[in-house]
Amino acid sequence: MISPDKRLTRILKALANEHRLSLYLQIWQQQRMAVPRSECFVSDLAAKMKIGAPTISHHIKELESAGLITTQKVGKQITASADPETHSFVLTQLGG
Amino acid sequence: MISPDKRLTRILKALANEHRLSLYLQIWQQQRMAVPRSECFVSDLAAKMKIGAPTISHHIKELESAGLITTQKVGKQITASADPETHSFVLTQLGG
DNA sequence: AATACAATTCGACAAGTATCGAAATAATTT
DNA sequence: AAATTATTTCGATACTTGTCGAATTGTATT
Repeated sequence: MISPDKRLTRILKALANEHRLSLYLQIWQQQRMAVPRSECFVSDLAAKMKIGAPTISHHIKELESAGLITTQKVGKQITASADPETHSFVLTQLGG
Repeated sequence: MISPDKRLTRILKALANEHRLSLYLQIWQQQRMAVPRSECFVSDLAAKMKIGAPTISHHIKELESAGLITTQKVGKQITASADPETHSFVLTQLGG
């Protein structure tokens, strides 16, 4: 059992980068307003950014291992979902 | 005018460190539940942490320049207050 | 099976960061 | 004025991190 503060630090570290934050917010927001169950393809998000594929891969893995997102393989691409529990954990800890 | 995403990244970077997060949360929470106007002395917070004074000074400055806190000099010590606008900016941007 | 496409792994490297000790500055107390 | 206490500044150092190019793996299409 990791302490809440340790967990929160881990999550904030994952979000504290322009590109990872952008990836995460797009995943989260799309999921928020999504009509029924629209999958979020990482390659689509990546296409709009100016960083290479290896870097995207690295960033996605960091978001994942911080518990912010989960990924699923769909054909040759991967889709991502934001974990709502982690999201609300952050808001709660920050003193909402 | 800085973009909201840039601003949020800046703030999250400031929070993405165990010690800075601890400092900030103590300042924020103490201010939240404070009865009238209890000042928050940085030296008191620092006393409970196992890092040196120069490092504390550096961290406080980062929280300040990210807009998370403001500081006031009171005698030889400094007190800190959390900026509520910045706090609610974070919650809003993260999709509260 | 051969090609194409998406993603990953593997070094490598530059840039950034957390921390410290020593010295300096600021403000209070004796 | 001397001593004390809180904070800051300055370098230095070890560590972390974002990024890349090249090569690899996985999956689908032809």
